[in-house]
Amino acid sequence: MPTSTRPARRERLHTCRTTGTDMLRTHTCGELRASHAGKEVTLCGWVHRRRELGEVIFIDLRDRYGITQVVAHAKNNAAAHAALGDARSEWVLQVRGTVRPRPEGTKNPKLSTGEIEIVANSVTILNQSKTPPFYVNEDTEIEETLRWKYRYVDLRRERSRELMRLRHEVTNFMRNFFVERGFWEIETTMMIRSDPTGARDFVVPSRYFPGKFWALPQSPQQLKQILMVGGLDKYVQIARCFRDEDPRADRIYELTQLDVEMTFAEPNDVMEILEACYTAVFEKFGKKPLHGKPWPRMTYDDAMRRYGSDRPDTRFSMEVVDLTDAVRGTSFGVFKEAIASGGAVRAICVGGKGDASRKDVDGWAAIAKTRGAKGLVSFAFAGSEVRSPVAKFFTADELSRVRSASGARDGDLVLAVAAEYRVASRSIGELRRHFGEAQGLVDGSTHHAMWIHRFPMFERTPEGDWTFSHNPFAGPLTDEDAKLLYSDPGKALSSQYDLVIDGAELGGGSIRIHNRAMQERVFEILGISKKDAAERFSALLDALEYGAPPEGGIATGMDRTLMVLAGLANARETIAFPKTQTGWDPMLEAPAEADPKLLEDLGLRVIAKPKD
RNA sequence: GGUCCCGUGGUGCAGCGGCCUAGCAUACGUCCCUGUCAAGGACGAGAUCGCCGGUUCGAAUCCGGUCGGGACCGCCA
Repeated sequence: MPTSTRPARRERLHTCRTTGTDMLRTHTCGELRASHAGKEVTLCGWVHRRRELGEVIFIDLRDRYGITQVVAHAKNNAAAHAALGDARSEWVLQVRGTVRPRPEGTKNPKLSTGEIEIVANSVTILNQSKTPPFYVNEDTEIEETLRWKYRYVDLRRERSRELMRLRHEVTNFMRNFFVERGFWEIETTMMIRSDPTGARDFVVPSRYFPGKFWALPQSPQQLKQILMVGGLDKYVQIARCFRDEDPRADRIYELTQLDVEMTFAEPNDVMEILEACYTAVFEKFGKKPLHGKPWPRMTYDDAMRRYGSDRPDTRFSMEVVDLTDAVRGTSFGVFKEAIASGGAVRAICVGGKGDASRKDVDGWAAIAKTRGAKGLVSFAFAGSEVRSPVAKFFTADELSRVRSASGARDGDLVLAVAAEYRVASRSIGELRRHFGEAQGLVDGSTHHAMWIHRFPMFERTPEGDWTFSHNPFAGPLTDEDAKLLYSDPGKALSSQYDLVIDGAELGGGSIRIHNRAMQERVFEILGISKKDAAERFSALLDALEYGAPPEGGIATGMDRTLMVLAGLANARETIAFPKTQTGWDPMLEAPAEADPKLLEDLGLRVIAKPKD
């Protein structure tokens, strides 16, 4: 047939379906086996691949459940053969046909349906598709903006589909886990009063109250506490939270929390139930075993001392060492001054890096500086030699103490930061994290889960004010700590506990303050006056006066949990409709300007011109 | 607000002052092909190298700016 007289492929009609009442499919593309041989079936799906050999055409038909091979021979069924010949990648087909065991030698062990194929009797093209913007049938890296713009195509890819499946299954498992243990899932309101304590709020203008705004919750924290005051005893929610802060690889605007709250609970009650839940989740859905059961509990002090972090990655050792005593008498000005003002010299020993160049050390110094270090000092040990830019300020005795305190062997490099204890520790901790990756020290064969507890209730800001280390509602750990709120708040320990897996902070919680006077005292320490507190937290503070029970809970980040479970480098892939790092949604092209009439109703006028 | 990295046919990469009339793979189109399964074969179409400006005899390549993306700092109770 001359091509010029044939209608274009797109215009040719096979059996073109519009609407109907009969069943569209009898089976999915993942379920047919040799035992179905001889059955008349109808499948629907997308054209995954097409192999045209002339008189015979094979099509891999794909849906969420799997892939099934469809075959048509020109001699046996010209219409079906022609339809399959016209079909292209991602066209949507309905195939009616007979299940047939594949001829010997043509079975495909790579497919769960590889024992059989469908001999097409009739093929209906349910819809056509433009050539997709990227591959659906290959797992290649595609620029994210393009994936998000065409997310409906991207979601058909195995990688994306399996992540959606994982998210669904984990979420569902967690929900059931708590529901089975007597927790009620209660939805909390999404339009609340703005509370400028934490992150920047996303804000929703009110039409009935022009000039006033709701805020989207950064978390249901106050609401879940109020639910406990309401006597509902045990609450769970897979809760959406909104934070208008600059996104990062592990931070998105809309995060999802597993949010749990329990009445009459001690820290141990919360930790035990969460540990049980996460252990089950990681054993059921993780790719690697969990190391250490029950989970180790490490104090915040130990975490800072040994790992220079409140979320230590214990999958490798290289622990932080303290050189303060070893160099206490040094004439090296930077160290001397740091120690004199109550600071510390903190260090790590990097194996085999004794030959590091000045440039290497400068690069590591830059990493240390991101955590507040002013500089980084190196000591390279080789035989009896010590190579260091500052060697002349140290006596042989001091240098040998540095070596023994750090456990350096021949060819090792000791990197040290002198500063206020926490700054020095965090700087070295960040370097430790870097070397763990860079030197391949991380044991990637297991997950390391742990609890960090015994946090201080307050930390000093650089300005010298107090800020809370968890949230302003976390109660003191013991009665002693409660007393310290009035005498020496800096020494008070919090009931807070953090859940850390593989060096990622997946969540945290505490036992809440359930007494108005104590809550107000905490606000006072934080520099929030009674009047301000009464205005900003009126509901919660009032509730504390109406029989608020002791209670506590925890919230964990679902997105980060999924990242760790699936071994992902960023959280965007774990959600169905991600945005870019600047918060732009390439699919919906949002945010966008609002209708001027709507703005008028809301009593709003746009002052800043949007960027073009 | 800041630092760093990246923008080359639809997609993923290479090229990093003249050998570029921009290369490779794949996708796409037409044709051939009766057992393929990442089918195979033949032919073909498709990119002013994100954008603007500068340096140079000459710029995809160097410089500045800008836009977009990513990683990070600030920020994230």
